[in-house]
Amino acid sequence: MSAQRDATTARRRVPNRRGHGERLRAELVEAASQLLEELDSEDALSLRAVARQVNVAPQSVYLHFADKRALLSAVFEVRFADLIQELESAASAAGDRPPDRLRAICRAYCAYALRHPGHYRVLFGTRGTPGWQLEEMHGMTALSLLEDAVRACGDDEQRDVAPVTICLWAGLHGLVTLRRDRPSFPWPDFDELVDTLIDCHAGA
Amino acid sequence: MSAQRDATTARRRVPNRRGHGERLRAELVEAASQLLEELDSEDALSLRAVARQVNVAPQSVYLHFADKRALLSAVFEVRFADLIQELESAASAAGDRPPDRLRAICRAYCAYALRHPGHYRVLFGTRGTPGWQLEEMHGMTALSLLEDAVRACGDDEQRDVAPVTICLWAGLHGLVTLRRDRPSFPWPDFDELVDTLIDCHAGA
DNA sequence: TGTACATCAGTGAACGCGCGTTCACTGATGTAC
DNA sequence: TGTACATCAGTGAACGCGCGTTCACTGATGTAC
Repeated sequence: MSAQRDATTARRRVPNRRGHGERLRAELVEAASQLLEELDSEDALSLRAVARQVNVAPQSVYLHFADKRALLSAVFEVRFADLIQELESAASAAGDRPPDRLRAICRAYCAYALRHPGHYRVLFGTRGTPGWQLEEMHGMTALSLLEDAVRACGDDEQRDVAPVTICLWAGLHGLVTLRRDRPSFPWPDFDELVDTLIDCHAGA
Repeated sequence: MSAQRDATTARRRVPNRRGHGERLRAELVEAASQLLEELDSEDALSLRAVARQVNVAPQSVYLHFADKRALLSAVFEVRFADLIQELESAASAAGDRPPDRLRAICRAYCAYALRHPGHYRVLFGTRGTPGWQLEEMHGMTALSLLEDAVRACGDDEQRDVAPVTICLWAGLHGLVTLRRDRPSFPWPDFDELVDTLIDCHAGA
């Protein structure tokens, strides 16, 4: 059984109803997401593999995306929305104590990254495309969520927490990417590492 | 002028002298390194491009490397040795005060990563190959250098600095990779970020 | 000193593959009259 | 109610490309006798 689309077994797809062509778009984005989870690298994703996954001819991708990069942008958009939503709901579920809130955000961030390593790679792992302002906007949203939580943990509402927030973000990013890419390193318990990191950046 | 090897202009390579075939091996590793610096991703490196760079037939790569992965391993080896050497010489140039030593190591680490983003990607940026114990050995060397420096900054020689060292490493890794991959983020001064990071992990 | 042979450092030619992308086409569904 | 037409959601067939890898070969250099 080949991974290729096999014309003798894979029957032709039943077209979407008139007026519902957009459904294919969503299917393509989900298929690309799924493949990116399995694939180890963004480069390894091929447009033809995505089409195969959806049981559609390769050219059909061009009905909805100008090229491969546009498809990846769409994945980026959708998955970043997921991440931010998870961070926000973790934050609001954590109650009012600032340290709890910060910890909840950090843990949710790591949980997302470890649960969806391929998606996380799309979000933060690749050279940003010049001209994509998108990623900055989303990135800023996530970062200011973190920044507010860090500020709330300190005494001084006015102090500049930007550098320490960036360092904390970098720490989280470093932990999850190294954990993903160096699985045979003798990792201690991950939650404790995250706690250590938080303690380092926002007191105890 | 094509990037391809052009038989009409690129004259045939003069073979190495008998007994000096190993020279090609070193040339291939250097060519691969150089291409990796230009290329944005490890996947994008092709064995044929490496051969072209050295002005050799593609098959000649197989005289020295079993396959593409073996070539990348060799690059990994050589470049990791570079990094460790730079860290060690930075440490010994820093004098005896532990905080100076720690700062010197961290700065040298970042300097290497920012100066050689492509090499750094090979060292720490990709899923480690199962069975490569190599990378762990090198990684441990670098990490224990850092760990000793962190320990020396504290009062208690016996305390377990492993978690905080890993967090510091992750922070450095996160800073340099995000800095590389998100160049349009409004980055503050990088050295100050590194200082902030060190202060967070090893007191002031 | 000459010559047969072995070895070394490569090359020539080709293989099959999956890729991104283009162009012209199809067949079902809805709409105007 | 019937029919011509437009639109929509795709497909068929093909393009040229660079890739990793294999096999048989070459031509210069050294070595044994």
